[in-house]
Amino acid sequence: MEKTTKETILDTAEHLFAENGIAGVSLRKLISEAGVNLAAVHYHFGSKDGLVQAVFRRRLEQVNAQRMKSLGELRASFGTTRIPVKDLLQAFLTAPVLLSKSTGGKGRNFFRLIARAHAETNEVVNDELYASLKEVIQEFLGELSRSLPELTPEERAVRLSFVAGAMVQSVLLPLKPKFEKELMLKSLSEENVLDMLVAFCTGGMSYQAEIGSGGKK
Amino acid sequence: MEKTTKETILDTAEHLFAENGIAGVSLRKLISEAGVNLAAVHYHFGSKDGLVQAVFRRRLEQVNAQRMKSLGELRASFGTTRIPVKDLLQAFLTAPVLLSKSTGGKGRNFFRLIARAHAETNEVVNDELYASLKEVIQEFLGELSRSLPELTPEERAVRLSFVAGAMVQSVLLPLKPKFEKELMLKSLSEENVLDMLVAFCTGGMSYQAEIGSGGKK
DNA sequence: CTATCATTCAAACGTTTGTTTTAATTTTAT
DNA sequence: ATAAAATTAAAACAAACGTTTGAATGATAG
Repeated sequence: MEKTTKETILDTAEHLFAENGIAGVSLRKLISEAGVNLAAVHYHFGSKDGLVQAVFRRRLEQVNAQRMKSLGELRASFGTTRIPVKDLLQAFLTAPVLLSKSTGGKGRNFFRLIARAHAETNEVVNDELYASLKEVIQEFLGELSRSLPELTPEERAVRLSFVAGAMVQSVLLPLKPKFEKELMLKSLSEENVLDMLVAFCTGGMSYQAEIGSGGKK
Repeated sequence: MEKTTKETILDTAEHLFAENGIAGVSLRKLISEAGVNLAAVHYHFGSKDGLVQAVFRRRLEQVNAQRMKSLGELRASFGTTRIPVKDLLQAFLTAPVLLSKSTGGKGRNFFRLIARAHAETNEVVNDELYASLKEVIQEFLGELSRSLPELTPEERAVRLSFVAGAMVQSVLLPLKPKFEKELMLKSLSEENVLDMLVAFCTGGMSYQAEIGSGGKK
């Protein structure tokens, strides 16, 4: 059974968007790589925006459903006990980072795509990102308020955004060839990156400035 | 004394690039906002790429010179003693975050621009970023190897990239209106963001996973 | 004043962009 | 087998893009 034209377009778009960003991919480059006709894009998706939306929606739903599932398992496992920060972050970060594994290892396009979504200016992408992420943010922040009651709600929210930033950078930076060489990041597996990411974010989330040293150095 | 056409173009470009990304700003939008002639861009900068290069170079040099200066002061102050991680990160993060203050508070365009530089696909931008950042990365990683000898060089490099990611997100995320509302990030001053950023990154950099819990949970 | 240089201006150039159109083809259902 | 629907194909469209041109204007120096 062959891959349908629609799927071919989606997969090729995902690959090219992840590598070059949305603005960096024209429909003509896309169809040339995919081996389909130009009009097929508009037939199946209505417009380039429609294609963008479809590409991102497919993975974002998957990622955030997985995050909610992992959070549910943690809640069932810990009951009324505080869930450790590390476990929460693991649940938050594993889904996007290891997405390529769970989909049969079609490559690392998926994770890169999710990371792109966070760094994109495109309005369609940001709308999709927000819609799919809204519930996840609420639930994780709610759980973090139990695990880290010593922080203010504002501080928890900001730090969670730092977590997202670190995640994004972990996959976008290796796309920049010169930095990859400079920092020797090329030989990192996704599991390695995930472990380092969870460790870093756990430390960052849990960090408590020593009281009394609030003044000057 | 009036602002020259060249300066007007640079300032307007900086503002628009920071807000919309490079690909999202056409030269015609730019000159319309700046109130100059279209050909003036090519007269003064040769091409759009030339303009992009000029816009980023101006600030990147400033930021990284400031970083090196702060690092030098720390070295002079601590001598052969290990510089605390927090101080190193403060030196690394203060310059970009507080850039707008040091230039007379023309707005927060500058920091946003630096953050954009990290998230951009544009090749010219990445070349500029790399050229200006290469020495800084080497020096800070070298100093971090003394402050955090228990980490591998690879791990230090990856964590430093996480730091950059958190920094980028801290300024790019508030540009997304829906997330700003959801996370209640709008009323944060640059000093607040800097403090939270340094705290988070210090925790992340210094975090040491307890040995023996390396297996399953 | 005048010659020279730097700068600004309006207009047009050739490409590339996303999109639409109309016809040909393939698939599906009766 | 045939009618209907879904899909693919080739071509053209209008708009926007970065860029170039050549004349007009401004400032500067001899």
